[in-house]
Amino acid sequence: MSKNKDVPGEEQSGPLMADVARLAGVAISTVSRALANPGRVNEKTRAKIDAAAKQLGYTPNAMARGLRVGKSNIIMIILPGSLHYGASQIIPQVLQSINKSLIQGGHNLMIANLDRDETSERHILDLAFGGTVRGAIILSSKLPEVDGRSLANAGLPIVSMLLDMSDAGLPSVVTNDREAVREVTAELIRLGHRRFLYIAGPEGNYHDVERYGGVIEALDQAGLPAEAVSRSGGNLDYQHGFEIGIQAAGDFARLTEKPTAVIATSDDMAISFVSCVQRTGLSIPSDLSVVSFDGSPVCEFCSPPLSTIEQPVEEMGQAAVALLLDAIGRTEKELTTRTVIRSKLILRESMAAPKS
Amino acid sequence: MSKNKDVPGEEQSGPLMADVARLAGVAISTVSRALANPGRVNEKTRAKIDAAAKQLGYTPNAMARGLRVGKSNIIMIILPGSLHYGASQIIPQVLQSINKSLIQGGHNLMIANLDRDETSERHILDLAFGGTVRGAIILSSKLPEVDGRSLANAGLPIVSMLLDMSDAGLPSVVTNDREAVREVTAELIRLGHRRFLYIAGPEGNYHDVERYGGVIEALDQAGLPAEAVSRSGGNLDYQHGFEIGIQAAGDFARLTEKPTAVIATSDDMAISFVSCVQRTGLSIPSDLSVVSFDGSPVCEFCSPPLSTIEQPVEEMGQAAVALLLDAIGRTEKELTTRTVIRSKLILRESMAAPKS
DNA sequence: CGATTTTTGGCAAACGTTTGCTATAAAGCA
DNA sequence: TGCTTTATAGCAAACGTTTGCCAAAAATCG
Repeated sequence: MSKNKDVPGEEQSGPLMADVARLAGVAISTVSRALANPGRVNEKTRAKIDAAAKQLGYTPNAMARGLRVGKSNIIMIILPGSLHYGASQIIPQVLQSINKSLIQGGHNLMIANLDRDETSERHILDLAFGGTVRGAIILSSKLPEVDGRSLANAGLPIVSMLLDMSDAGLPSVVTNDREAVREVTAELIRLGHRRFLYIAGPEGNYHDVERYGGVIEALDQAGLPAEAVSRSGGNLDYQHGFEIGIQAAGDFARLTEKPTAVIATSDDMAISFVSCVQRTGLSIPSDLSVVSFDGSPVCEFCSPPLSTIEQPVEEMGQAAVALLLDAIGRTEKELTTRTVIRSKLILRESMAAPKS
Repeated sequence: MSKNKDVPGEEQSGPLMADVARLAGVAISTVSRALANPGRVNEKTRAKIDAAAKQLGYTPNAMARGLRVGKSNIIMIILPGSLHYGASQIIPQVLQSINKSLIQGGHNLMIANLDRDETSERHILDLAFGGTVRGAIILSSKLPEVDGRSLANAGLPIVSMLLDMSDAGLPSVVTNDREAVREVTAELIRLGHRRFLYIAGPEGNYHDVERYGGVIEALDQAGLPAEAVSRSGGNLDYQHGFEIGIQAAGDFARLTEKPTAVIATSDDMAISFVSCVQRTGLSIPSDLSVVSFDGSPVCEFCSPPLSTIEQPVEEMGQAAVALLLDAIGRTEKELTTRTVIRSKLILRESMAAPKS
């Protein structure tokens, strides 16, 4: 009850609501209402209580409150594997943006990294079913699920980000991958390019499907055949962008009919690809145009500066949080929406008309 | 008590320990002991209880447990400002490493980003004093403190990482900044360099003091005067590495006696510096050697590939978690330690002997 | 076979809040 | 003034665990 227990070795437990109540000369329940409810308590009493709380340095115990009201204010973010990529800041930016938005609404962000192992999944499910978290933002296409329990049945609001999972019933915030790639491909065609190399992420992945689809659509619209584009990559995850780019450089070297433009699905791929290809004596953009996806700041300082499609990560994070908080607020079944935020092409020297 | 409340609109609350007990035909307390304590309950009963729990998909409520035992299993990480830098993956790597280590010990990671504003600080203090978190890892030199409450008095174990705060009584995990820079400077001197440009982070910052100190020590040991090195930067945070590098390129252009080697205190700085300086016609490393700090993967793909001092982030994270968990385990006052993990110089083409 | 020790299971009291309900005080009205 | 209505404060029961303590049962021993 009192600030310091009698037992000297005890854990420091801090002042309790009871202490505040005693100091202010009111009942505990009044303190509770004064600190939370708006108009439920007389202004004078409230002032007295506020003063007492401040004097004692009182901080309400989050777990006790959480237990009582049956909710926490913690949101977890489920990430696909690694947090760190080659040079991309996508994930950190997402975290930053989400955390910022969450804190404004009085929520907290917990990281629940989704490695491929069962331990991790079980961990995430414990968080969900154990009432630790109130909602989830997921950046992976795979919902954790292990022996009977699935995140889908945890009764938690979930929103997907970066990947469109509205088919699976999750409200999703994505960028216009397909359209953006279509447009940049069209631009390359307009510049005179007729043969392309597409550097893929993991095959079948949402981003890959969309972005490659964008390329094909652009070719189609220009009356070019689908064979105008060669594919490289497809077996590694986006986290291994540098390796993918290196492999792609190898693939490029082996092609008999050389493409004059390269569309990489991540900046990391483009960076290592360019590095390798320049070493073989090729010059960019005169021999080869390059454009990639993500909008990593470092692209500006590459030689030559790389054109890139910037993902609106900040806005996507905000939107995801807004959606989630909204779903938490309402009691009805959340309606599955799909929010698209347009990405932005940043044109730099790596794109030019082909030589001949 | 039962899986679904009678009231239809109620929150889904999941099976309770009481449900498991009923199904297994034992008392609640026995279930609790069966699931947690090792040898306190008969093997046969335990099996029965485990089966019942599995059948119901029971997950213990973390807040109830936390309230009862007076501890949470959440660790917060306090970051200095932005999560995303230019191309550096230091912070993401730290997060990843810490999260991984924590999960192994059954803990969770919560992000508590330390912006410079009071809201953020109050938030962090609420987390600490409200019993939400059990410990903290801090990557900032500034302990949150606002109207009376200070993180230092929260009774929480705290360990500092990257920055040495053992003076302030915090166990710290750092790398050998000073020594590493001293050695690389010595190497540059050995190569024949006699005039240097040092690109600084925020002045007075631990890293800056240490790294600059390393340069001076090396000069001293070689019998060179401290004037052999010019300083650039000092007013911006490490997050703005690219800008610092650009400014440094401007400073460099204005120097009458040109240095032949540049020591940048982050890869970001080196990258933008190199980019700018190359545009003025200078060639690296023949005109100018460059080395920087961090070990960003992207350095390998710069032209020329950049030498960099790799921070052992993974190990530092592990060490920090080990220290923290240790402090949580013991009841005695934590002893302030300083753990140094050696960084590793990665030599690449950006360093060579000066021309003349 | 009775007495003593050890194992095992159950009761009930915490943990620190919130909140439904009730009691009191204040205010409005005739 | 006496009655009804409204604002305000307090009591006590939750929330779902863990755990000290005691009782019953089982095992050990003389």
